[in-house]
Amino acid sequence: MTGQIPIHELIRAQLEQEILSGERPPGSKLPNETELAAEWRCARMTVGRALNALAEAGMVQRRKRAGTFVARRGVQETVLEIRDVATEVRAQGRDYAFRRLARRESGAGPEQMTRLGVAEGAPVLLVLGLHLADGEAHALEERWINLTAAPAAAQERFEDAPPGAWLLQHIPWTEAEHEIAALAADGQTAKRLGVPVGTALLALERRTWLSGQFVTFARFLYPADRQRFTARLRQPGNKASHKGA
Amino acid sequence: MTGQIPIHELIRAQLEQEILSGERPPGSKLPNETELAAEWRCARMTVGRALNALAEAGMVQRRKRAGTFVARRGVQETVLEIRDVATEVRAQGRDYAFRRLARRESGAGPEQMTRLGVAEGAPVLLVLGLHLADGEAHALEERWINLTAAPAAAQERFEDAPPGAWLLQHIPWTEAEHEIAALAADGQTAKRLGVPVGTALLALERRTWLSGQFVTFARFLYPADRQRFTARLRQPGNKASHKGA
DNA sequence: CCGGACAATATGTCTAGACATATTCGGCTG
DNA sequence: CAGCCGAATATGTCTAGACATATTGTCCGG
Repeated sequence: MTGQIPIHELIRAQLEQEILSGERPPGSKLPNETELAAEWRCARMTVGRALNALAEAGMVQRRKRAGTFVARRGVQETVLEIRDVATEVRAQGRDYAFRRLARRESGAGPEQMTRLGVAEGAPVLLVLGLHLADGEAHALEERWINLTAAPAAAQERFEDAPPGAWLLQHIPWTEAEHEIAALAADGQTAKRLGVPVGTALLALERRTWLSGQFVTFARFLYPADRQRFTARLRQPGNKASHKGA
Repeated sequence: MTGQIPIHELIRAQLEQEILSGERPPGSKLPNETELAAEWRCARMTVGRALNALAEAGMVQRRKRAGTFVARRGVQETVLEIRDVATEVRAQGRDYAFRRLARRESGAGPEQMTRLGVAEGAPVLLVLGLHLADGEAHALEERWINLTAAPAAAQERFEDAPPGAWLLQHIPWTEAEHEIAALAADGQTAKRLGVPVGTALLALERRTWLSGQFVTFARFLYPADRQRFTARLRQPGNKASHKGA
């Protein structure tokens, strides 16, 4: 009798549309749970569930005693999907390969101290490698690994498998941060990527921590025409399904 | 007696830690709701709520009849906060200003047809403007507006207020898409931004729709050293609060 | 006129049941 | 042995109530 789509979902969708259509303008107060429950002839908890979903999605704001209000449009948040370089390349139907250019273990110098946030002299591993698509340079990777946090990495050679994949498999992490920027290729970088000096590059930097301890820093450099990042953004509220494969 | 933090939250946190610590490895099966409810001496619904929260966060996967399983680490999703240029500049403690460079109404040509997804000849408005920080060029904006979706925009001059802010106030949207790329400045662009030709630029493109109908396209060009995008990423599970101001 | 105490109110959480539904497992049959 | 079918199982949803808790509006006194 209820139909196959749940009541709390119906309520949510209905209110969502009323909000998006402007029928319920930002700042306006929604009926309280008891009233809505009476309207929909369902339990208060069912209404509460719908309203909580809207609140989680940022469409409404709930305050005890005060009520539930349509939220004012806030800061935009987008979901950016950042995939493995290998995955990215293969998704384009091209052949993927990795070639290590350099590998060096050392104690952290002053530059690493600030960039990586490790103590001076802490053992770090630097791996420089090239990601190839169909045999051509696709991206240059500069990878720093904190050997204190990931001692097992010292045993790895990373000759034809990128360190990123290995780390993902072996070292857990709890926090990460990404930065995207553009820069011009310097001499050495240009040579390695096989592009003219000064070419615009897209840089993706990633820092990863395990409960506060720095694990790894990676910088990927893509020639401008070989990579872009796309982010799909939905008006807060259109939750829909997001079960990723 | 219950303490001030809710039971479903306690259960969620406990399971989350067991998963993060590796005590419950990816692929392993969690006890079913009834068992967990008995363990915690609470109602099944309370356990269900905790498990649903974990599922929403992507830490576990739930299948009827089969049970609840610890998820394998999937595609990484990051939350990228894309703010208004004005907000961005002011956040750096600098003065913000906008200067319109050009404004042109016309029918969509073939290029706009593909790039904007509108019919040929549809009325569109192009606004070209410069975002200034402390009087210096900070970003160049190229803005296309579909006048069919936003007819009121035809009345606006956009002389010293950017179209983005106006659109946000006046035209609702339901879907948006972002793309980030790097490119080299061509002659005209370089001149407008006051940088040498060939300078690496960070490009942010945004397309916005209102229930399927194209509303606006914007392309922001930032000289490489003036802008970067940062995205903080959390291991699925650490939900915490995300009430943005 | 201002500030504090108090009561009213709306949400937050929880329970103990019930029925619905998808999926898997196992056994039966051809 | 393959394929189908039914039963068992775990989750999904819902109800009608209860008590907790935060916040707000009001009233009253200084």
